[in-house]
Amino acid sequence: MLRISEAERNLESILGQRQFNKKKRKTCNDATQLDFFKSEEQFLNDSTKVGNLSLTVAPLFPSPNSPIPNAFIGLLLVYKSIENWHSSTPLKRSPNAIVVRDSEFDDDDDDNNAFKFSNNPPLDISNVRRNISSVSSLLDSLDFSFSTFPIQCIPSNPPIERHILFICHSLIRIVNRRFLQSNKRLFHRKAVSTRNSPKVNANEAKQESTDDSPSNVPSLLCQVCSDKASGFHYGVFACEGCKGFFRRSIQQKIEYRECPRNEQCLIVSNNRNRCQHCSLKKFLSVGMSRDAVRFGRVPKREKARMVEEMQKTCVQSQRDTIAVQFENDTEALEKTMNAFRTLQTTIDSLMKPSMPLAGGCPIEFPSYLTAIKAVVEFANGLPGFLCLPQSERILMIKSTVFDILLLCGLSIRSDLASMVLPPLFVSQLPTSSPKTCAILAALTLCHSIQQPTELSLSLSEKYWLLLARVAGPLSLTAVPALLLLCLRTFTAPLPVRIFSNTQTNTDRLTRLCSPLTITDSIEVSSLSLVRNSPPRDVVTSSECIDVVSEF
Amino acid sequence: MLRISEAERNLESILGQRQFNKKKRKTCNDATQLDFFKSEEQFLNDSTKVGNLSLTVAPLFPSPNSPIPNAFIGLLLVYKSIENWHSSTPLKRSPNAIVVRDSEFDDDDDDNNAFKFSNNPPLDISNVRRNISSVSSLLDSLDFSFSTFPIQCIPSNPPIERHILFICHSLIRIVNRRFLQSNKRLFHRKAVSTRNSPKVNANEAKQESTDDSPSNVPSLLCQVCSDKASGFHYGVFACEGCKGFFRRSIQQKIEYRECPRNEQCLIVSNNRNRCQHCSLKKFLSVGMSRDAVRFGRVPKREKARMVEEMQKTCVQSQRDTIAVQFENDTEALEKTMNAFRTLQTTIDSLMKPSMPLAGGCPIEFPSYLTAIKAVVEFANGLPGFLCLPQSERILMIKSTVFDILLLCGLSIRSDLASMVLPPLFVSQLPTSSPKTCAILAALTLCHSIQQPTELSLSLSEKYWLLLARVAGPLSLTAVPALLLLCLRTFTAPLPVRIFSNTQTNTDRLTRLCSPLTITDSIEVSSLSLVRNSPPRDVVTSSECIDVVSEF
DNA sequence: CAATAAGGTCACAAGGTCAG
DNA sequence: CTGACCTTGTGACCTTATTG
Ligand SMILES: [Zn+2]
Ligand SMILES: [Zn+2]
Ligand SMILES: [Zn+2]
Ligand SMILES: [Zn+2]
Repeated sequence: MLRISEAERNLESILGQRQFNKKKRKTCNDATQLDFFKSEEQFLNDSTKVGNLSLTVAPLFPSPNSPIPNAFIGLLLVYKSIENWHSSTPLKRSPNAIVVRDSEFDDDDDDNNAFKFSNNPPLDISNVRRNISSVSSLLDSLDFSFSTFPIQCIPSNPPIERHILFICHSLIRIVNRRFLQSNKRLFHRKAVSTRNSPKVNANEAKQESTDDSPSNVPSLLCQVCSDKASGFHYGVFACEGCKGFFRRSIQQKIEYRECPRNEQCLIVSNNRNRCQHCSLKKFLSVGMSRDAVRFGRVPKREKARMVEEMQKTCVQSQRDTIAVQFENDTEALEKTMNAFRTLQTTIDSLMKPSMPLAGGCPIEFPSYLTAIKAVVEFANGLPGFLCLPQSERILMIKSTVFDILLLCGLSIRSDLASMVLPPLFVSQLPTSSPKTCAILAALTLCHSIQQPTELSLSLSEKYWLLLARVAGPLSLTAVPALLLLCLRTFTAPLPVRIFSNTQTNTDRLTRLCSPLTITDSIEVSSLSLVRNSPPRDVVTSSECIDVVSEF
Repeated sequence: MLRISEAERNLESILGQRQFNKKKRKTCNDATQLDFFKSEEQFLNDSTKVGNLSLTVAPLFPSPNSPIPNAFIGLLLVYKSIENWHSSTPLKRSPNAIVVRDSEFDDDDDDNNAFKFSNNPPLDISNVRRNISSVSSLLDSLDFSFSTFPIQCIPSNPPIERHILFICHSLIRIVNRRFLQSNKRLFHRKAVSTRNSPKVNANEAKQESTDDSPSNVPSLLCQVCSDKASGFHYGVFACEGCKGFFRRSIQQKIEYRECPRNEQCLIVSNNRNRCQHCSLKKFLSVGMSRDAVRFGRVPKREKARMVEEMQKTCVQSQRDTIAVQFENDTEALEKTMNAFRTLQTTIDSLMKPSMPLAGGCPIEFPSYLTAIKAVVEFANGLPGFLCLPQSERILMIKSTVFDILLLCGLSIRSDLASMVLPPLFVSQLPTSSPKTCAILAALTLCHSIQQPTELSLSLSEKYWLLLARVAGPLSLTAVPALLLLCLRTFTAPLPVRIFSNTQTNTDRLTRLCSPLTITDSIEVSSLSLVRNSPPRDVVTSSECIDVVSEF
């Protein structure tokens, strides 16, 4: 993996030099290409393993004003040269071994179960090289004013050999990063222009302060119910509600009546009033006590220690909260689908009615903010998402807005998909299965960040399980997972969640994924369950703007 | 209580004489028994109240090399003679008065609600006397090479009358003290032999200095609330809080409202804010006054004198602190259980997944340090434990680490327990009752040291009361406590103990316990694990290491 | 001066209040 | 009964005053 990024830097530097030193292009070009392939060879020597996460380079919604067709074609060339070779390559692995195991992504792992492609006919590197070179020259003519990332990765089936993956990956990253650089100013200007009223400015300043602090101090959640803590009360960080309840408890020495659920209630902010007995139990278990009161100013040293200490218990309680939200599969699925449906509706209204192949991005610029807001709404509507710390949420949304938009767009317009995607995938499109599609979008979001925390892993695990349950083990085979993976890949080289191909595990999976039926009545009720007053720490639209301004 | 210890001294002197003047045994025996019972009669005259915390003498796992069966039987005789009488005594209290109130434990309390045993048939004192006498002779033949205290006190239900409690208590103390004396050399030798490396010596020396300093100069505690004093304010050593409160009091001439608890509030750092009236009263009682203000630097001589003077109040105030922490049973229990739960989690993760009967210690060597650290954490998390002086804390932990580990292990793995323990106890295992188990662990720790100070006695008393309260009288019967006792015994560092009453378990136990012996190699590695900045008043892992190195 | 205590300051928590 | 908001008290840390 180290080598990939190294090669990537090389490639990047090539392109950078090309842009700023046009005279030296030829020499530089050769030298750097040499470098590049040396790295790649190292890469290949280093590992003959095959990544399951195969990528396909696919162009995406170019801005209507840019000379996209050329770049598009250039990238397609690379794609084709790889795809052609690939389709001529015989498959070496058994058909049922489609989904790959976790271990194959660990660098140090022995590849007992990895697919060996060593006997494959060699890829015509010179062909790829030629194409990359032509892409390189195209990149120079490109002004990178896409309104989204120019390239997306799409999973291919069967998987491509790892060195091809490597090339694609490098290319994609370079192009997209270049795109980011070129458009930073653009987006920044735009973002500023919408913020010229003093009101918005004040709002934004406040937002940023609360935005920064939680990354350092994780916004101090109530240790009992995971609501927003109002301070350090009776020895623990607690919200106003918990504080009040505990105060009444100790003042009036109330004996609450027995718990009807065997004292097993999980206490989270939504349901903390449901069982007083368990509430009090939880208070005591986290160490709330009249003896633990601390008055006055907080000693600086102690504060740091407390926050650190809280980190641990906080994760646990948040994981509980997540668990509660996924206790009922049907409900969780319903909520996920609802969120996605809302997103779909918004995006559908924003998309141009018909998008010809070379017609550029289906969403026009002024609508983009709306689209991004819709994605944020979608994210906040996902069960469990608000349990993640704000900084993480922002990171996730930032790195996947466009992936989600794409997924959403394709799910609405299969005609579009068939134009954008290689025909190979169209038949496997998740359009036909809205459930799968919604969960995939959720997974795209949650399984996206580069250094996943315990919490985010826990959440994405829930979605994986949901996917397994909803779509059944059969649909857990290649396509949806690979689709997700490719969506993800280009944001990060994450280790991937995987299902083993062994017989026993398949059985277990089958049993695990008992069919799940959804009743429409849930839909209504769950919608009405939306909280009237949104919690303070939801990603707000001003942060949406932030998302945009960072690009 | 004074009389108890007096009588105890008498008894002890009997036994002492017996040991050293065997010729005079007969005469001495008679004379001293007379003395003994005279004291007892005084004791009975003094108070007819019934202690609820009744004790049962239980024999324990003797060393294989000692003529235990005799001593065992002898102690059982005492036990039986008391028990028989006791079971023939009709219960005078109503069945619903099972849980005992705090007030019944206060010496000065009027026993309105105490159980009256005055009308009970008298205990056949001569029978007890005979048995004690036979025990006495048995004691002589005993070499007292137990590896733990041979007798423990266990609460019984219904409570035994106080004079029996008195007898048992005396016996227990005598036997245990004798045990200590006999084994002192043994333990000492062990300790010395493992400390010959200079590194360890240095460590140990440092340890002792920090060990002494807090007990001699407890870094100046507030004379009002026992918090850390910030200096000499208004004539007394006081903390910042008390200083501020007093300043406000005299500045604003505030009239605080009446105390709701009849001006009896104990003022310690935790609860000093609860009753302003009593706070102010205490301020004045310790001599705080505006007239006592003193500016400028303090002459060293005067300071030394003041420190010395302060010393006296220290024990009292620490006991107050302990008392406050046990004021609320529920909270104290919660904290205890929390600490134990944390320990369980750690130990659970350290234990080998499956431990065959002959598989040896379930925790492997490298994990042992972690386990010991966990025990230290557990101890520090127990309410009241940190009120004990550091030296005592270390002693306690040292002598019970493995007991606690075992108890914890058995509480996690009942399958293990059923193999290790005699069938008699398995059914009463505390696995099913986490509360009992946690308190037992706390008791194992706190009731362990050989020469308990006033403070440590006060603490273990609190835990006995907690146990009585929590588990109820029914579970306060002998068995769970016996379990505890056996746990203690067979983890001891010496060669394996044997359950004399069951044939089957003997060799199992032998195999189980042997790997528990710890090699000296721990010493080296453990030293590197010392925390970088341990808080001064917590038993640190370097002391853990000390624990290990002593075995 | 240095050391140290009185006194001031203000971030912060306990406890009260009352509409929901 | 709940919990957002308010009032009051608290105490860590600071400045200022006093003494050897
Ligand atoms: Zn709360
Ligand atoms: Zn409950
Ligand atoms: Zn004080
Ligand atoms: Zn009072």
